[in-house]
Amino acid sequence: MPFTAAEENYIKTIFQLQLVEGMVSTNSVASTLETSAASVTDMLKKLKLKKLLVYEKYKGFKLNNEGKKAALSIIRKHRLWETFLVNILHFKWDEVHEVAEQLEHIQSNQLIDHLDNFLGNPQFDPHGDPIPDATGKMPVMTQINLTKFPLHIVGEVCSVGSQSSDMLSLLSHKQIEIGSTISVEQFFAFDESIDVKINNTLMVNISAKLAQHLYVKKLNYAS
Amino acid sequence: MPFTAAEENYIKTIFQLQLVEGMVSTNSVASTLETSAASVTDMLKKLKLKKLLVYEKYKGFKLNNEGKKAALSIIRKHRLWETFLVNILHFKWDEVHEVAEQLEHIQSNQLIDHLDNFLGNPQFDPHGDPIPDATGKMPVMTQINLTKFPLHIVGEVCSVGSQSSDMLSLLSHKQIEIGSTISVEQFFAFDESIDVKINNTLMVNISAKLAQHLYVKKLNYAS
DNA sequence: TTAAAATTTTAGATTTGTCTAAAAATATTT
DNA sequence: AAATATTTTTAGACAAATCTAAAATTTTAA
Repeated sequence: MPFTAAEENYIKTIFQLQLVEGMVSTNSVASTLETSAASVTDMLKKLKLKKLLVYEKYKGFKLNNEGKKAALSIIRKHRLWETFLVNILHFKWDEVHEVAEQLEHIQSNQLIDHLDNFLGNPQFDPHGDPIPDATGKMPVMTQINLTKFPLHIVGEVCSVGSQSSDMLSLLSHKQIEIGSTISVEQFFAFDESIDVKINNTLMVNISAKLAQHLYVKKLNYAS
Repeated sequence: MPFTAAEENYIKTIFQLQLVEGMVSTNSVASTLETSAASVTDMLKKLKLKKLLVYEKYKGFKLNNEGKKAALSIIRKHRLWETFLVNILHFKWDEVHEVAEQLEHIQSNQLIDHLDNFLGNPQFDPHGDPIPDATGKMPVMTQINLTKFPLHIVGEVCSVGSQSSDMLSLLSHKQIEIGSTISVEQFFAFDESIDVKINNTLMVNISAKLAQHLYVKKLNYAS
């Protein structure tokens, strides 16, 4: 059962809306996709016919398991392509969305599996968002080591991997504490140190050793 | 002026037909695209309106310069994607066509330019067909050194780069002469020797040095 | 050179995805 | 709780790309 590009766009949008809202409304989909409410209603009928969602007139709707499975497969494709565009073709991370929106509709499991392998089965895309695997499982982004945190993404310091007073005093000297927001701005290959921005203002340098002991979780979702 | 996927498929098909026929007929396009003659007529009107072809009712048609430019851009995309699929994602060369048919319709010059660079600005695709550059210029495949000839493609030996009797006696020992058909079947990295098939039957091994002196041109086109 | 055959075009219908305008249902407010 | 506002759905239309069947044109051949 392949889907059209239009169907896939609706499926993906509904999935993302129901993550935060639970139940989804016609208008919210319409404004996200920048289309009319009437068009959304039309598409809902088709998707209901294909047994992808639970929907009753005037009552709101949400994807069922089949629909969620489809959505995860599309999101997988989108995020793998974004990873390809940034890591391999050296697009800037804010230039990839439009192209990935097209690439995600290419129909070929073989293509996606090969791409996944070529990229080294990445767990997170360049925006820091988790990439579902072929079975639809998403790695939960609880916390991730600062050394593996994507560039220019704002996260929150959520744990420190050691309680040594030497380390804690260094942290306070750099004005870093649990709950601080942090983003990695630059990586220096020579000594593997990184420049990070704390609380959106202060720029400090962090050694590789310190970074290895800081765990961060992503804050605001994008893409 | 972006084209729809359907328009692009017609443009590409007409281009390839007019290369051999000069003038193109409705039926030839219909059978190539496995559609009805009526559909072709409909599309011809649209393409004429967009000033891509010279067409008068019942008289046959062909792409004008604008149309050829469009066709070359599509062929460029198709062949670059095929190169990517085979060289980078390790598809077999006979598995790529269907996927490349989809990928060629992705709209992004930036994407194609980056892909071209990433692949090292290849001149020929895995089938041995020439890849147009960004301005639409195609390298003419006159003859190409055997060491650069694509795998599993049948070519014709068209010149030998030396007249030394040592070399010519070696060639006749291996039953290779001007006009023999030849295809490269395997490359051995250790000594850079290659196994080739001569006249579709005899398999012989050729040293790197000998291969460097053999020039071959591709025989039968495939896409 | 006219009759038959083949090709091409037109006419009218269908599917997909979209739209606007109006009607129906639900929600909000006084 | 009635009036008003908002949301959602329906009705009818349109553009793109396709189809079949019939008409128009060109080609072939008797």
